[in-house]
Amino acid sequence: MSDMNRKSTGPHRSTKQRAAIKDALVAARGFRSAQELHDELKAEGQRVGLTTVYRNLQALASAGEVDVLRTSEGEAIYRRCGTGEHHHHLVCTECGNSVEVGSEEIESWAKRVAKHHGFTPVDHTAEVFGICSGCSK
Amino acid sequence: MSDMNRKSTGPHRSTKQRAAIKDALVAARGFRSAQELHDELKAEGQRVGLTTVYRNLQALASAGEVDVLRTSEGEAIYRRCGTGEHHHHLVCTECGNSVEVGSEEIESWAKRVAKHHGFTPVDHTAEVFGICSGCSK
DNA sequence: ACGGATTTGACAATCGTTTTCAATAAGTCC
DNA sequence: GGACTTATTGAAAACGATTGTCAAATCCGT
Ligand SMILES: [Zn+2]
Ligand SMILES: [Zn+2]
Ligand SMILES: [Zn+2]
Ligand SMILES: [Zn+2]
Repeated sequence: MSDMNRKSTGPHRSTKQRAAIKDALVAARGFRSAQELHDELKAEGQRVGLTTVYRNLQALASAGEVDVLRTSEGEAIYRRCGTGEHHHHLVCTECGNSVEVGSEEIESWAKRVAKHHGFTPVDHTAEVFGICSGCSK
Repeated sequence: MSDMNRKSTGPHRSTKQRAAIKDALVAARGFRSAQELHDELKAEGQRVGLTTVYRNLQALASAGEVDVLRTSEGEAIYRRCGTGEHHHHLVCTECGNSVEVGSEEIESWAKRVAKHHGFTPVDHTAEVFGICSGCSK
């Protein structure tokens, strides 16, 4: 009952819904919006409320278990990545499939640019969007 | 050549509202959301409808006269940049001030990453967020 | 199984943005 | 200038994604 936790005050109980959401994200193997994930769960016979999908994706994201991006329309898309380490993505705009790309080149570029202009670096984005070989044929 | 095409679909009449919006963006010297710009116009005594601000920012953006980014919350922010050529940004998350950073390094990285995985490159994002020297005091 | 705290989910509310459509005003012709 | 045509404006309604509400369901330690 003490809260000597760190920044990530993760969930305390394990529920079927949370497991289903995690599984669906893993099976997706790419970026999905909350609504897409909800649709896929429904199609799969799982009954999980849309609100619950949003809440859990949120929790997973702030726990660092999933990555979040924004589409050019501003919609949040989530992905369960293979590594918890910082990385960037190559994303297919057609099917959401993506590749994780670590890049020391980008990291040093971001730091260099910030310092060169007297900024304290906080964050950076660097994602490549394209059409994957499967979708382009 | 592609720049000529973009401008052909531009607005046909010049209005006080459009001029006021452009001026406000220039004066801002950084990224602003549609609502922030609307507030600044109002504070300045200009009466421009919020809808008109949205519409003109949209038009300016698709004409290539302003750049658009998304905040981590998904809100669209706009900036009148000094150049029409492709570039990226270093943005202060406190005040919106930003620096344009051209980077052949990023361009080649994006192309290389896409090709290496069989993707047809479509677009890419690469922005650095931080606190500018003025805001970090 | 009991009981209390956590989690769920249907619904309402919110937020940024777009659409609608009647009123306004820019550009043109006289 | 004045009449005319039509792009543009703007208040309000509609919209889609996301968040808040809160009673009911569920998990879990005892
Ligand atoms: Zn694809
Ligand atoms: Zn990085
Ligand atoms: Zn600043
Ligand atoms: Zn670039």
